[in-house]
Amino acid sequence: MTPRTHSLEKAFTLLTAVAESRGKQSLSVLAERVNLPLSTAHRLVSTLEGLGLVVREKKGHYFIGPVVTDLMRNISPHDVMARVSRPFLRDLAKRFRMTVHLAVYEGEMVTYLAKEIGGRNTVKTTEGSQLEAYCSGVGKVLLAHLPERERERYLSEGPFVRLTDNTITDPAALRDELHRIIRRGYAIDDGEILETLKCVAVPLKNQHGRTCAALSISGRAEEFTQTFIRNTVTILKETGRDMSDRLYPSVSGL
Amino acid sequence: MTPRTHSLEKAFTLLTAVAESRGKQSLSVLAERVNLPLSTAHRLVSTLEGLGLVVREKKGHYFIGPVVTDLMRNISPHDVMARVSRPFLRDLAKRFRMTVHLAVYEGEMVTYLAKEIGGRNTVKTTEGSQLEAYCSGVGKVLLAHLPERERERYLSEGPFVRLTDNTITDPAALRDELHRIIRRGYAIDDGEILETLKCVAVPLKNQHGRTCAALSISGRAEEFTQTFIRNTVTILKETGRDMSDRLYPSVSGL
DNA sequence: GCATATCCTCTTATAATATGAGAGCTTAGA
DNA sequence: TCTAAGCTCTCATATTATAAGAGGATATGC
Repeated sequence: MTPRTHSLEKAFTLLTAVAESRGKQSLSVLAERVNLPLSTAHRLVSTLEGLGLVVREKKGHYFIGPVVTDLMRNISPHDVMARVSRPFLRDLAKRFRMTVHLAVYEGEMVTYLAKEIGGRNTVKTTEGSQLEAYCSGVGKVLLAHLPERERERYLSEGPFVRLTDNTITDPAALRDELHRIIRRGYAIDDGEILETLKCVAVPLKNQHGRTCAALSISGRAEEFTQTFIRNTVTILKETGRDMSDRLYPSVSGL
Repeated sequence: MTPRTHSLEKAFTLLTAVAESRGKQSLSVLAERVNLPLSTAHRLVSTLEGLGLVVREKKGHYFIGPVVTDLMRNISPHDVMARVSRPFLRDLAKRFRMTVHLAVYEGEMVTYLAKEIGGRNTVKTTEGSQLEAYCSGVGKVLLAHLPERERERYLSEGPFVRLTDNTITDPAALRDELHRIIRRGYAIDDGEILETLKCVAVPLKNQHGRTCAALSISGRAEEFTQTFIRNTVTILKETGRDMSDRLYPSVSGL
């Protein structure tokens, strides 16, 4: 195994602490929080400050520096996510001979970041496009894991247009469905967009355990038996975990 | 002088290179670009990857990881900038007994991040508020340093409402004014908002030398003699440099 | 299908470098 | 003036990063 540069890890931990403190904690406090001797912490913040990753307002008030924002200049986190996820999606698509999607929630809509077609192309989504959230597997997963306040706002805004007999159009019913999704840990699109199309979707978590994306497999309705769903959910979750580990290593590592 | 943690500096340089490469360069190339032996670079990216600061799409394709975005969660870069700048503004305000502003360009408007009142409060700006760009000192500085394409778009869109006899309302005249501002390195608001109010403004640069904010001093028109302006510009520029050094240390340091 | 190149990973001896205890400084406030 | 909080510095020590080079994996070309 490749050895790690420990000072770098310490510095990052400290940087995270600085970010979280938002100017409210002195170096001594920060040092204690991340279990570093004060003098070490001091050396590290000085270095970070020299790099512009940390700025000091005045004694006892540290902030993440503007240089951090700058690192992201010209970079689309969505694009990065899509690229890194692609091989995982491709695997799933090939294995199930079905269509796999990766999506995020943005502005009350679902944005599809990546799509891999394993069998017939039954779904007419395109990468980068946005669709309503209330009627798809990924959409419902993402809604379910929204902070309560935002979820309720979504529910109160509607309207939820009926696309098939199975579409959930009643806010209360949708709320129940979302709760069920949280409990079960996955969502089913039971032909809610098209009678002939079903799908199962699971959440992807970031390092804080917050849902940041959703992963789904869609196929012809008749293939979605109970056993199929059970197996698929297991595999999806596994893959989801692998993807999270790749994108947000702190979840499991160290 | 506090000693620096060199491995951290190397790692940051490498991280910057990764960010700039946007997935287009292999580790060997990146290592060369930042003058690191391949094996060292390898150890460092592995560590960075373990922290989620770098993700690998596949061999030879590295990206900044989503964790970087996450560091900025709940943090307003503007707020940080304002806080760090405050002491500098306060100094200037006290020294000149005039009003000092820090502002950025955003969505074709100028956002005032910080205001410090040294003498009489002659200007009715408030922190966080937005104003038109074409008629103020900071506004013109920021417009002048826009990329040409954006600047031309601004000029073509108008309208530039006349507020006083001195307001520049003709796009061509405004274009000339902006060129002059680039040449001179500072802007004058020659009573373009209020007859009785003048101001001088200078740009603030980030580590890449790009103008990212503007700093101004405003006062009663009769105080703005040629000599006063000359002196003020010198001092403003000096302060601006100090502020940049604080916010973007790479400008001068290392 | 083989050859070649590219890119990455690992091992290891060596020395550089980070480490952290503690002492001392600076500043703000009482 | 005194106190305390917060920061900075020094320095002996050994941990730790270092980088050359060899080897492995994967892609590219013929």
